Amino acid sequence: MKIMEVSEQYGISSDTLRYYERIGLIQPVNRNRSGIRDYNELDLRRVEFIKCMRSAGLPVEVLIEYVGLVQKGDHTIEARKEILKEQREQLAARMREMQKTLDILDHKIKVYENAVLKKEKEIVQIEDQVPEII
Amino acid sequence: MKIMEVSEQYGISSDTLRYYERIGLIQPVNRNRSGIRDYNELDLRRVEFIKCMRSAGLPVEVLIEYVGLVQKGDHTIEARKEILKEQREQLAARMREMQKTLDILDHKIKVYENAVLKKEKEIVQIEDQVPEII
DNA sequence: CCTTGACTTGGAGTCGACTCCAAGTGTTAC
DNA sequence: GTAACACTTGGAGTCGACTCCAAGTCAAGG
Repeated sequence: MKIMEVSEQYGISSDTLRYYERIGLIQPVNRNRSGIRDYNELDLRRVEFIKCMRSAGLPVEVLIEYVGLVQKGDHTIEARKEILKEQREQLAARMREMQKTLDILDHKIKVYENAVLKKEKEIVQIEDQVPEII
Repeated sequence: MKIMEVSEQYGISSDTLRYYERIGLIQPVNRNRSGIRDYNELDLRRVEFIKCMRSAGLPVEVLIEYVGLVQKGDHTIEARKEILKEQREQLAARMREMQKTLDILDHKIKVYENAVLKKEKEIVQIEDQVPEII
């Protein structure tokens, strides 16, 4: 599979795919006789994994370290596990933050919906209005 | 409350607080006679709101627009509601992505844990194979 | 009175993560 | 065979969001 096809299939620009390879985020992809990248099954799974991790905000630097350990073989399994556990916790923490924000947004949207309803009914009463923060 | 105290209370550098005010992300804060910012209750709640929204990744640009609408008065309520709804959906979508990644991380961590266990078992087996020395 | 230190401003610099570009080679379509 | 296009490389440019800096003002302590 050529880089352009991979790019289309995963929604990652070929510039980015080459960039990922350059910085060691994706293991070197096989080339054909003319030096053109030819992604195999394994390469595609790697691309998908990286795409997934990046979409959740795992830093490129950490992923480079992880990929490097994978290439070094089985004796790095423990270290890899620790990286994943650390990142898992940070991700969960970010999600908790986001859940808080989501709750606040939902609350504010409800307040605005009430405000609009009141306006429509033309029964806006000062004492019923929730004081606005922002 | 002075900028340094606000900075400490919310974990936002005073540089960032001034930056937020400059770009219109936070409404202009009152100053004392010598021109120094003096944050009141309302200012603090605004800072907290922005901190919360930013921590969830809402873009500065969108928040500027929102804050601008708030300043324009009640006739912008509908528009504000739409912004919040849009951002709420995008946030929920990001969280769904992250949940997928979290699941994959959990799975991989489990796999690594098994791998480590197996290795230990193998070592035990090897140890078992070692001929007894009395 | 002088130093220390927090504050002010506008503007420049940094950082992570791409994204684009120029120059050159290879491949395909007519 | 030649135009059009995909690929290569290294390096420069961009973007969002800060973060730092220089130069200056001002209030309080010794």
